[in-house]
Amino acid sequence: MNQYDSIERFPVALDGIIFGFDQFTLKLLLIKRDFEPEKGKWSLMGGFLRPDENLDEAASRILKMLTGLKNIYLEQLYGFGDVDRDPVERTISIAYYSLINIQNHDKDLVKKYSARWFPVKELPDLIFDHHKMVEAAKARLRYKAARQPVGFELLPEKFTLPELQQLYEAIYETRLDKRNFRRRILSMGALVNTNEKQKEFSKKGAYLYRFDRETFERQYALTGGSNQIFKPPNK
Amino acid sequence: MNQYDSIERFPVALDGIIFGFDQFTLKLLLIKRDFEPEKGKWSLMGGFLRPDENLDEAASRILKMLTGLKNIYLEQLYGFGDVDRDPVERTISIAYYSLINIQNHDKDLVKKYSARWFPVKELPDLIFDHHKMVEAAKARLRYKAARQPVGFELLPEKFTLPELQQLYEAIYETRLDKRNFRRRILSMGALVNTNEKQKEFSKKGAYLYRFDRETFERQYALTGGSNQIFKPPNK
DNA sequence: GCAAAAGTGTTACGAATACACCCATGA
DNA sequence: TCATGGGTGTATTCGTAACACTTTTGC
Repeated sequence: MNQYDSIERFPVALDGIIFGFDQFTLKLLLIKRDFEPEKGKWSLMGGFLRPDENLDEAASRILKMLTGLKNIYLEQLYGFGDVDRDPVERTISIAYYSLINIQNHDKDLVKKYSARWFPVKELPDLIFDHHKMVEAAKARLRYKAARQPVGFELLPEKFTLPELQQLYEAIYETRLDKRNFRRRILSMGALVNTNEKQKEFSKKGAYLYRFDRETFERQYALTGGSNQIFKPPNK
Repeated sequence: MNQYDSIERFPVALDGIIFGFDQFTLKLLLIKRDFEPEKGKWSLMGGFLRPDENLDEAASRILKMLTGLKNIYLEQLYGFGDVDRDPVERTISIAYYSLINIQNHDKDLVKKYSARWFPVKELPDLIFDHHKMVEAAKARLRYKAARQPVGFELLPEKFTLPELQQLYEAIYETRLDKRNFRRRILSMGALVNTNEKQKEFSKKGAYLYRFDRETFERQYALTGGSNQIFKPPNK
């Protein structure tokens, strides 16, 4: 033993808020628990910390279990630890949120875990304090999306400006002016028109763009992050 | 036992980044450890979570141990949990930062813990990952101070505008234009001139102001927090 | 009377907003 | 030919930044 002898130890969980976007709607991936406690109810994907992994690694492992995806955007949100948050045993949970391209995930795994994508505006009841976690994640995403180009994590590599606008409208739950949006987002100088057209959603077709991270870094990394790449409306 | 039988448990620590401001300088309260590990080195004040208290309560208890203060501004920062962050045993630490009025704290307790106030710009080496915690706290404070009136937590109830400006200059590590600063901060409408003068620092004397939280809430609570009360310069 | 800090207004610039019409195409 | 969604430009407003002199008073 050691000099921490007399202190208490707790299970440490990681819970993941997994965002996806499918052309029109911002969604969360939730699992239907087929284990106790709260079997049959909906919850975030989670798991327990192992002794040999850092927190980020554990969150990443758990995310991969459900989606099959590695190296995806993942950020720690907040630590939840109310005494009675888990009825089985006092547990500390560190919530992480992640942004994935909804087309890339492994549908078999989703089936295996009885998981389902829910629109963020139509979530079912969730176990424990998972609703608080979701609210925190939505707020953080709004914050992040204004300052860093995280929105592109949620889109396919090639996307149209109307799609991108839809995504921002979903994140901020508001309508945006088409012209102003395009001007602002293009003024970053980091969106490259591929000159291909996406014609699934309109007769005229919309240009597909690509986010050029290198250009972005060159222009914005230097400014220390004080620039906002997108300014959400004040309501 | 229960169905969490097979999982690992960890000590959960709370570490506190304690900010104070003494007229000219933004400071942190650090303790000199008289216990292992790293005895004799400087560290943040910390302690271990107990089974019967929430995370916020534990952070608050630990802060009170060192300062004697209750009901002070305290906010969770981030969870640190690298495998080897604590050489004694794998420990998860949730960092909290707090803002206190440096005049109100209990100097005897500070002596008892061999604690000392250090200017944030001249910190000693710190144990473990405490430097990372401090950096995160400084960043969060800059974020918060732009959006919520947290600066006043660091000042006495009555303060002068030059003092307030000093504080913002310390937080953002920059010089500010006197006229623009006054206009912006007064435009909140939440600072009340007490018509008393503080003459310690100048012959002319500066008016003492009071922050009127109620007025502030009435004006800003409604806006959903989208307003910035202070916009730090882009450099 | 002078040094030292407190207090005060105006102008110039840039960013955000509001707003309406033409274009390309498939059906 | 018409319905549908994609694409474009300008004028106005508002907020931010830059900037210099007067006031008070203790020494």
